[in-house]
Amino acid sequence: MTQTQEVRVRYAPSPTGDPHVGNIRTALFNWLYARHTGGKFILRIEDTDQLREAQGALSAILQSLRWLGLQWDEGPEVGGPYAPYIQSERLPLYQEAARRLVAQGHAYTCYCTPEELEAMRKMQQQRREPPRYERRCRDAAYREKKAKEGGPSVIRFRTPLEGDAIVVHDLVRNGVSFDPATLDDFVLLKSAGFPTYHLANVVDDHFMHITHVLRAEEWLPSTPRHLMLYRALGYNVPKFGHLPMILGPDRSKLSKRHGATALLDYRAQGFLPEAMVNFLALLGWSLDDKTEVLSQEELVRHFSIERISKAAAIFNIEKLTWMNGVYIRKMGPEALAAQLATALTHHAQEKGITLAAPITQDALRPITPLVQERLHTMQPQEVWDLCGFFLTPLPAYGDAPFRKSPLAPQARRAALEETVVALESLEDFSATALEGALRPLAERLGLKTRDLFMLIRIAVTGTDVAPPLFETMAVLGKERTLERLRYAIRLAG
RNA sequence: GCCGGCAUCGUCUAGAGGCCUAGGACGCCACCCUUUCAAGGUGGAGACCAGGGGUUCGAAUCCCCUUGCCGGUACCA
Repeated sequence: MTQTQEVRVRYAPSPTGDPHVGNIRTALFNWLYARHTGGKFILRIEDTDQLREAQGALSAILQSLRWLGLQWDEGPEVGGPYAPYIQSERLPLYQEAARRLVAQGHAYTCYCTPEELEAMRKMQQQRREPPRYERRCRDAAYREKKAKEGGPSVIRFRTPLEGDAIVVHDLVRNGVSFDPATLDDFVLLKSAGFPTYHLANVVDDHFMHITHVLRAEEWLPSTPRHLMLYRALGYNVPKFGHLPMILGPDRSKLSKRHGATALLDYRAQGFLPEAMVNFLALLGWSLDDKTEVLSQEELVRHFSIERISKAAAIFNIEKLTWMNGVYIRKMGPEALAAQLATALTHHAQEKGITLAAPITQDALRPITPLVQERLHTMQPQEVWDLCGFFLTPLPAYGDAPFRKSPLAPQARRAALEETVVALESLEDFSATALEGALRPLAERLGLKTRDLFMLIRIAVTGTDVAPPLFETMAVLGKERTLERLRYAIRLAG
């Protein structure tokens, strides 16, 4: 091995759909390791399965990474010294490697058809044998006979029938050994000339000088095959680290069945990328026994393979939601106002809501301090529920919300009328001035402050859950506040 | 079935032989703050460290077995 060579890691998704959170967590760990070590983070697209390829998947992958701020140093759209970074554009490389393996006796051509293989497997299952390729074409005579018949063929690796255990020196779980006798003659090159994952991944990691392969645990069982390939091809072997899986709430491998698992769905649900990164980093990695909130810079500084855990983790959306709230509370007023503007505009348009004025960042700035610690996500509905009444001409309410008031209808009307009188004469409409006027009013009316304030809150906001009353009224302004109070009086009868 | 991995509160985790009558966080429950809701503060419930054998003066931590869960077993990645 060379002395301290630069770390080169890669994230190698296949474009079969929107990357889910487990997948992206793998990308994040690779990125963190690259940044931590000052190495390179490479993005490679493994599109060797023509059947499973999904429209728009590549763009979803790029978007997911960009949203989280995981910039790749080499890969699609940025290029790099080992381009192209899309496997379907590197076919000759794999074909050449396969040819070489055949020439050197490490691989052979197989003419068995999918139907034959299927039949074989059925038989094996009936005989309660492990299903695997029976190596018919490994026999030269049989193979040559089949070759004369023509038809499509694949190239299979000639796995040694016996030999010493193959041990994977895994960075997160130490030595894992496999008996080569349990391995079959797996396919390297498919009949259409495309490589399988096994071949492509080894060839590319070699040519792209990948030093560390950090991938999901589901790959651990096929690592011995890769090791054999490295050996047969005469390549240097990178270090391997198999990351714990992320499971759905039912403890099975994360899939579409588990609801929102695509990373970009979380964006749509109002989660912040900073929170997502922090949360994902803690799924399978920890700094110590206390620290939960870490910025991206801190994660980069502290990340280490040694502290990756071995056990699979369940994605816990409740904790994510809490963490998202933490990050919302950390935002500056400008950033928050901008986020609110986006969410609110989206919601108003979607629902066709009539606005009192256009939604602008400027207009939203005064209300940010009122809602910042009350938001858990930037989900449009949630944001609207909290600030919508600031933006509409009148809150959309009828009689219903007033039932939340403990006061009788008569008393409600009287109290609202008194409130209007008290506020009409108020010059200074600041929160403190309002409080100064309304507390004495409650006393004068013989009402509990909470009951009077609740009544006013409902009249002004249309709901019994809202930001602090006086601040809310101050932001709304005298005119709009009085308008709503008068409207409520009219409603009351 | 076979191969492999994993195993600490419901969940994410700390713990690398004595500091553990097992710590933190989310969630949950109470109380405080309080004009509602949050946020914040305080406290609480919650893990016989999967079970059983060893090793050791001493084990959540090391070894073995069992069990459970997960993954792999494709011309999918």
